[in-house]
Amino acid sequence: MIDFKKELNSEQLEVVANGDGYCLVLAGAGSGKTRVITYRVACLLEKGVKPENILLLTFTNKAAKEMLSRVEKIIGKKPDGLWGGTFHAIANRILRATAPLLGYQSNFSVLDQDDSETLLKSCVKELHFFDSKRFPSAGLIHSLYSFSRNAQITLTEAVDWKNSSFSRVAGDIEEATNLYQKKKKSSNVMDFDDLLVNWHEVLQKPAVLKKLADQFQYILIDEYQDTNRLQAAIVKLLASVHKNLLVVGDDAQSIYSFRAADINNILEFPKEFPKAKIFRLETNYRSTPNILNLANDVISQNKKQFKKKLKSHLAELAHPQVAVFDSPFAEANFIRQRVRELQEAGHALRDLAVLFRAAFHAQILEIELAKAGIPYEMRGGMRFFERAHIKDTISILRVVNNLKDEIAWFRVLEIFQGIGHETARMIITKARQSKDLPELFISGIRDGLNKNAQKGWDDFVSIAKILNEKKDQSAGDAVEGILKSVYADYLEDKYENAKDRLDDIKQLGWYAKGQKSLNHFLSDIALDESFGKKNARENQDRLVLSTIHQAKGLEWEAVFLINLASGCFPNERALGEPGGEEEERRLFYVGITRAKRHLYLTYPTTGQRMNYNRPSPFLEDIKDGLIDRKVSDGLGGFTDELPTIQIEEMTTPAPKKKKIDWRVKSFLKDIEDL
DNA sequence: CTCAGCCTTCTTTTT
DNA sequence: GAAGGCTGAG
Repeated sequence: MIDFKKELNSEQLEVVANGDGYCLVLAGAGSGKTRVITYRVACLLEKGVKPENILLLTFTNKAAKEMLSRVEKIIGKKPDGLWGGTFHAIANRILRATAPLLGYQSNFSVLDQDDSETLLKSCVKELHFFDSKRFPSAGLIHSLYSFSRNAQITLTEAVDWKNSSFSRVAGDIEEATNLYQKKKKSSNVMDFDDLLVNWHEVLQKPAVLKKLADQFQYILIDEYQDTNRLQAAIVKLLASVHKNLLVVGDDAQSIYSFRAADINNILEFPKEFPKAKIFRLETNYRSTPNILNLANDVISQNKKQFKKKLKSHLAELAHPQVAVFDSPFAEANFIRQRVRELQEAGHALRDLAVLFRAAFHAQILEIELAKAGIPYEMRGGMRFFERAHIKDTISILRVVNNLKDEIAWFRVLEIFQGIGHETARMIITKARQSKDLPELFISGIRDGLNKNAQKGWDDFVSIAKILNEKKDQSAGDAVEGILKSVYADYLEDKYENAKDRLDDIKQLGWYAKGQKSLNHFLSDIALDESFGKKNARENQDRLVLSTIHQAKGLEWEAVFLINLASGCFPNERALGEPGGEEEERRLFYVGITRAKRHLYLTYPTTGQRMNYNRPSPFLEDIKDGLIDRKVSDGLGGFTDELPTIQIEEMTTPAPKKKKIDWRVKSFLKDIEDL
């Protein structure tokens, strides 16, 4: 028996005990949101609800794993059979069984954003739209199209809404996306959006809807403020039979509108479901009153929100600090010093975090930390699966897994000597007509190639043959096959850091070993970025550097919010979006509420661009509050005066060569010129 | 048709 | 830094 009364406060207990029917749980930052969901699940299981009748949808894979392991802890055994995961992961799982109803094969590949853009680009090219000047880039088209599908609006509406300067060519853009749709279907691939769109689509089939809506007696959704219209529509259908839908979220933390998250889902939940019960979790267990007051000041500037007041459970402690520096180096230097001090005061590095608006903001700090020998872990920015060699490896596997996958084919073939776009096109046409790889190998295709291309083709065949044999045994063996193939030689020839790259592939192979099948492995990695961080690594004592987006849901004893300069935060481009300012402010709010005891707000007065010489307007907004509360300033107050901290000469080079962002690079150059 | 060499551009955030 | 575009040689 679980003693719910002992484990939960009265607000939380209310939800766990009475969370049936349509429920909206407004959970402020640090109010025990995860606790409520996991105990609710445990409560259902204890009442005898079967795990397979529970659907738990989360925003990230990490959150899903976390929730499931916490449920396991509470009930004392693995909740086997429980449907827990991200919308995309659950969609993938359902579509593997149902996609044939929509004309796909169940071994469809999943395209990541990069692949999608490549394919879309080829569509725009094919239609010669690039010939006219001022046509949006493939990346922009992709984001507009993606937005329109997730927000359930037309493409034209999306263009008018987000980039009205391209309204004139909206028809052409639409034509390109139509071709894109066609190509994906014939390649038997889905992009991220297709997973959701097709999930919704397949629910239009009465038999499928009945089966799934019957199955999921209880549906729980985490981070509801970050769901989009399409996801809300899917959930509504799924809950239509048992009508047990519990959504948890905090409108103040809605920070994903750029990918069509719609804050109205949560704001209008009571309208959508008039019988819904509304619960509020307003006791904050995370932060000191000072930090919380600051957070409340920030968010009170926003208009579009549920009014709520977070109350801190903790005693008064250190005040948040604001510190100004005359350069990013001084800022980095300060952080290094404070990190050392906090360490000496007994904090583990892993309990401290530095957060920023964009990944490249952290680069100067990275150099500083490397110099000082402070271990850190970088989250956000360059992603594992975007690295060229990882994409190559995965593409080879994708070809082996799904012969129709044109995008992967092009990527693979053009690696090899003597094979360019045209030759590749020819080979792919042939491949798509073949039943399987062996049939392609003996099809006499080699004879049609010139001498140079034959060599490349032979290299490809030598790899593909091995993989094709190994794919049914183990995805791990297949990846290791690549390590021993001519692809390894190719990497050695092409890159100085070939060893690092081979290590990356090794790591991929290590992960692949735990997977059921190649098909499973491929969809898993397309949907889950987090695997790159091994568990072992997470337990190590490292300072965390993270984008604020990636920090959502996490907490640290001390948090540094850096680069709070005008033009950097709020991000200039984001301000151009509708509702951008409020969203950026929510992002600031998320950053602040990650801190438990210590909070440092810092900014430099010089930066990559010369107009970054003012504090963030968000700081200006709360300036009075800061002064009223006697916010101690680390150095010389919250003023525009330059601090007295000295800039250390950067004489010792960083131990490991870091890739430096071009913007940082050009900034460093500017400094040198002075 | 392929490819090397040189040029520009690009990252705000992520499933 | 890397990927894409452009140009001219083979």
